[in-house]
Amino acid sequence: MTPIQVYEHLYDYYGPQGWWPANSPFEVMLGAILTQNTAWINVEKAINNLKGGNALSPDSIINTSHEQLAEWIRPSGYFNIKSERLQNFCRWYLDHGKFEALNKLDTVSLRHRLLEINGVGPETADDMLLYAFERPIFVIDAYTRRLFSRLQLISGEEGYESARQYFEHNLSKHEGKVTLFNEYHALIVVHAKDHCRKRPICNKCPVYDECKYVTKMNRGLA
DNA sequence: ACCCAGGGTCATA
DNA sequence: TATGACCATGGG
Repeated sequence: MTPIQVYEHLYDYYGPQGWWPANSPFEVMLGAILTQNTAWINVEKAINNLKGGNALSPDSIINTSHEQLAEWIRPSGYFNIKSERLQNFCRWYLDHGKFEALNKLDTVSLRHRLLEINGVGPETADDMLLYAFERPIFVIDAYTRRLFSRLQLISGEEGYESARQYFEHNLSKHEGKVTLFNEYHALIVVHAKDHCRKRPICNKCPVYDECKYVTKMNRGLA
């Protein structure tokens, strides 16, 4: 099974996902920070609170008090840390000329800039690069590692950069990488949510071996 | 009642 | 480099 075959199975089963759910690149970036180790449903509540407070802009987020901001984003968890991270990020965003100026940077430079922000690690930076700046960067998360190590395509123990290079190298010849990487990461997340609790068994499973493994794990048989 | 969610930072060895 | 502690709400 090759990475592109896994993708085709997932795509055939779930269809296009059309990520990222947001109305602007800036909103994508806020969401990327808010969703760190957090269910997306709770991020939606936080973003709705920001909209209700007319605080969905870098200026308003910086001008809002830490306490007020923390209260708005409370449903997304880690609200004190994330309040700090959002203001930190917004300061960086304005200092670098917002989306228009940032988007003129090449992908490697932009990635380094993003990683300099306190509160933005490799996965969050890659979410931003792929879904806000539409650069051909493959996002690695815990679901990706789990799925592909169970399919025995990667070890699951390698570092973030090594895992990312594996996918970008193996999909390097594909046309339209931005669209492919966009849908691929979304499909991996959707598949994980679909099978971990809701439907651990299904005979139409796009990667049936993985389904069986999850089922055994949940029952303590593996 | 327990487990985990679309992670990252910091202190320590 | 590599663990461990910490952050915290909400749904299954």
